[in-house]
Amino acid sequence: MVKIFRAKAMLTSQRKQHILAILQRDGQVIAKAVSQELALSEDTIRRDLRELAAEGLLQRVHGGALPASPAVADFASRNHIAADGKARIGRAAAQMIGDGQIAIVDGGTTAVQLTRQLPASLHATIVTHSPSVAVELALHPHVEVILIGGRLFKHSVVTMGTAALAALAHIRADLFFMGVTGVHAQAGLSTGDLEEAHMKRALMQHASETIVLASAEKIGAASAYVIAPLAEASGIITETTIGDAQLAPLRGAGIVITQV
Amino acid sequence: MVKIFRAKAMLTSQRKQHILAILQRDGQVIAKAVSQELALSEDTIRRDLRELAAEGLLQRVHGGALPASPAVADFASRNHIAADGKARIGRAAAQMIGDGQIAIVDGGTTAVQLTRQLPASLHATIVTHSPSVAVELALHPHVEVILIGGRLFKHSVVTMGTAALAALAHIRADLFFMGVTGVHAQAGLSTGDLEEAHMKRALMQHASETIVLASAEKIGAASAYVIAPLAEASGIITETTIGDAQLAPLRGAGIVITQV
DNA sequence: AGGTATCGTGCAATTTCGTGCATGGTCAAG
DNA sequence: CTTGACCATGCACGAAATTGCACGATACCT
Repeated sequence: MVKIFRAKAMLTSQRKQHILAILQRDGQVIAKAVSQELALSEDTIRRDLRELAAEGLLQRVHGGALPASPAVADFASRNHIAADGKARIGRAAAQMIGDGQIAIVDGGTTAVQLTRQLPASLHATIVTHSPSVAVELALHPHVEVILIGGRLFKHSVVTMGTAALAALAHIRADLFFMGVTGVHAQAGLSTGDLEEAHMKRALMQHASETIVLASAEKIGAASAYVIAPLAEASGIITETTIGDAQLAPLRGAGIVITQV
Repeated sequence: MVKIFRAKAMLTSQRKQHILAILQRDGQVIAKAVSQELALSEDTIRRDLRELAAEGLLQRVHGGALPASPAVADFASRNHIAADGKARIGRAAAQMIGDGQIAIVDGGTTAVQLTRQLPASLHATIVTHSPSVAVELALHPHVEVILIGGRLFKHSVVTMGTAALAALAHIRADLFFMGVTGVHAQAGLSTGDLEEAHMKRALMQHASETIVLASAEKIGAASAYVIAPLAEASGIITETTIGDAQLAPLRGAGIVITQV
């Protein structure tokens, strides 16, 4: 038996993990450097990069790869953002918006994360009843921002009331990214304020699809006021920390559950 | 500001992000400076700038580039300029609002200062078309906030357009605190954007009294678009650094000039 | 008006990319 | 044990991208 002096054989999937680790650590991957480090041809690395890009785990660029997040940030803050669950949810949501689409964005911290991670090159229209979201988006070079006016509900920092409903009447959106405080198989989607529940339901009715943004603690919870049954949403974006046991009751409602 | 640059490979797309980061930080990009910092030819940088400009992410100018949307650099830098004077103006304006009154607050940095200095005990209604003002006021314990919705004009971070005018139709306020970029005896009150001028005029018409908030550099200046003649305002709040020689032409229009 | 800096374009050298194909290894059915 | 399917890998080659340089045109400054 000949002893192998080369580094221990590395399975393909291990190598891909290694590439992702480099990406996490450095914020970049250079195909040539990896091929030298692992003593493999650049072809192999390029193939890996291509496949990882196809899975959406990174963004392929000439010479190597960058994080999938199109967010403009220095490495340090990007790593910090990547660690935060709400930011990951926001990023996943941001990537669902395509050029030319009209999306309604709810209030809340997750929604603000969403706006921060919209690609700078995106040309879309964002409708929101959250002044915080509007202020964030004022920095974006291309998105058109429509602010729903009305009486400000200070607790959530969003506008509500009849004026808001009236302003909404003229709007028909492709997507609605909704924040909730409870996602429960029987109780459905719920929140802690009655008027807020009405407002969210109205927003749902003015969008073709509703995507629920639910960080880990919301899954399986139910709040006082019901917005709508689970089945009326098209998708839920939540965290990977949620076990399948908790998600199982939510399936079967025809909802796409995305974990990030 | 001194950047330690490791001689580490930089992918093309990263370089573009770097350029955008410089733009965000400094409000400008100088092609030559970037080429030296990154040890690349100016040609390469100019090519990048051209491509970024084609994507609409910046505005190409001779020698470098500027933000595509003037909102970015503007709002950030304006926040630091003459903070003292604007804060004093804001405080004086805040003290003019009495319990039970309804006041319209314009956009701009001075207006944000106003909201920060509203007494915590004040019970009043604030109407605004600035999401920044709304976010500030969400922290106030007693003021009712009405947000005028509409299309967001990013440069000033206020809503405008027909939707905003429609929302305004139902409102009758006691006071309107207006920001301007020019206060001139003959040219009157003016600002740098046509639609903004229309919006401000509409706001004036929905308030019994209009108080102009004009920091020192605005006095005696005239911008491209006229909002209204001087006499249609009830008062002006400006700084004590303004000499009487500059104020003299403004008197006689029946306006109360307050210096703080 | 003249000088200087910057710009855009064409071109060549180099690097990187994608694809087709050959090689070697693993695994399971025969 | 053999054979064939399958897969990962490396190599070859043409295509595409990136970069720096040259050159004439243009814009800015004094």
